[in-house]
Amino acid sequence: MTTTSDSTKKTTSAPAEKYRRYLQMLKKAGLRLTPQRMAICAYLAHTERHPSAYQVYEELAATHPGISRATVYNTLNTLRELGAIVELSFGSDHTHYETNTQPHVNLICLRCHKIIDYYGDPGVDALMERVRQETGFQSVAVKLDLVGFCAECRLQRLDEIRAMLKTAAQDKFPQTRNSKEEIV
Amino acid sequence: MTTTSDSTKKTTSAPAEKYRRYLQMLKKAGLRLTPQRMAICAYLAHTERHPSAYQVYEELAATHPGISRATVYNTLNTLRELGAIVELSFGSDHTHYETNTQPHVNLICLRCHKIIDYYGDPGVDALMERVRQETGFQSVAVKLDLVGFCAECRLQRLDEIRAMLKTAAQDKFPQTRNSKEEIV
DNA sequence: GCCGTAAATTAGATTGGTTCTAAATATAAA
DNA sequence: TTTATATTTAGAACCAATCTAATTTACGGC
Ligand SMILES: [Mn+2]
Ligand SMILES: [Mn+2]
Ligand SMILES: [Zn+2]
Ligand SMILES: [Zn+2]
Repeated sequence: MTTTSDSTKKTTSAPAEKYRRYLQMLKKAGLRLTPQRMAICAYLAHTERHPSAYQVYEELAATHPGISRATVYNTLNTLRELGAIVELSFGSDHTHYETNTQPHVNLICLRCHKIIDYYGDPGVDALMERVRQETGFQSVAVKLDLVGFCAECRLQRLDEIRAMLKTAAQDKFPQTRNSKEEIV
Repeated sequence: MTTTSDSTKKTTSAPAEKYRRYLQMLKKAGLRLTPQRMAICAYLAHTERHPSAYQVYEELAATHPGISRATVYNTLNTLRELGAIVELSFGSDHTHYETNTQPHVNLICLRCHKIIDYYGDPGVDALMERVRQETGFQSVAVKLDLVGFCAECRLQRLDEIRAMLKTAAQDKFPQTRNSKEEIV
C-alpha cells in the first residue's frame, strides 16, 4: 500500500483546516489551547507569506495588545518542534517560517529576498520513501529550496552589471551587505 | 548537449580542489587573497561537517591567534553571497553552513541535530531546468533537506515516549529547549 | 624591490533578535 | 471551591552577529 492515495485531493491547505490541524497538534502534545496560542495559530493559518518570528509578534501585537514576545516565540518554537511549521534560512538575519505544508519548492531570490512557492512534483514522496528504506531516516518534513534570481531580478541584475562595468575601477563589488529590507 | 557528462566523474570535492575553487571565486570577485581568507577557505575545504560561523571562528582562532570575528563573519558572508557556501537552518540558534557542493540531500535529525549527507539523485538538475523554463527563476544553488529522525533516534524516541507515558502526569513534554549541544 | 593607496584586518563597542526569569494569572482537575 | 499545574507577562539578560575607527596589509605601477 502506497501512502499517497491521490483520489481525494481536496484543498488540505485551506486556512480553517490548517488552523484546526495546528490546534490538534498542540492538544495531542498535551498542551493547553489558550487564547494566545489560538491567535498565533490563526495568524499562521491565514498568512500566505513566510513570516519571521518578529513579524508574527509585531503584527499580532497590533490586534492583540498585551500579548508577549515570550509567548509568541515559545509557541513558534513548540510548533516547530512538533513539525507543524518549518524554519527557513537565507541571507536575512531573522528566522523565517514555512507554514505551507503542501509539498512544494521555495524559490528564494538572492537579490530581493522574495520567496515564490513553486508547485511541480519533484518526486519528493518517492525520495522520502527511498531514504527511509535505505537509511532508516524517518522524514517529517521536506525543505526543498532553490536559491537564485527571480525573473525580474535577472533583468535588474543585468542592468546592475552593465552599470558596474561602466563605472569600472571603483565600486568593484555592489556590497549590499547592510541592506535591511525584507521583501518576503 | 547535457551539462552532466559523467564520463570523467573524478572527485570534484577533494579538499585541495575545493580550496582552489574558493580562492578562485574570491579572486574573480576582485577580492584580495589574504592569509586570513585563505585560512578560512582551507578550513571550509577540509571540514566534513556543517560548521556554524561561530565554530569556524573558534576553531580557526586556536591555530591562527589574532584572527578577528569580523574577518571570519565577513568572509563567510562574502562566500555565501558568491554562492560558494550555503546557509543551513534547523532548530539550532547558530547559523550553519553547507560546504558540500555535490548535489545531495541533508538528512537533519530533529532530536540529535546530526546532519547526514545523502546521495541518490532526486532529479535536481531536471527540476532546476524545469523551474527556469516555467518561471524564469535562475537557480544558483539547491537546498534539499529532509527533516525528521535518524535511525538511532527513532529507537531512542520510542523509549522516550514509553518513559513519558509511564511517568504520566508530570513531565508531559520533554522540553529539550535549552539544550546547547551541537552535534553537527 | 619600493611606493602609494585602496582594501582588509583588528579590538572593542554596539546592536537587536531571541531567550530567560520570577511574579502574576489562567486552566483544569479534585 | 480549592488546589496544583501550566501558561502568560514584563522586563532583564544573553550573545551571535554587526559596526566602527584606527592600524596594517596586499598589490599594481614604477
Ligand atoms: Mn513556501
Ligand atoms: Mn550536507
Ligand atoms: Zn528577485
Ligand atoms: Zn538523531
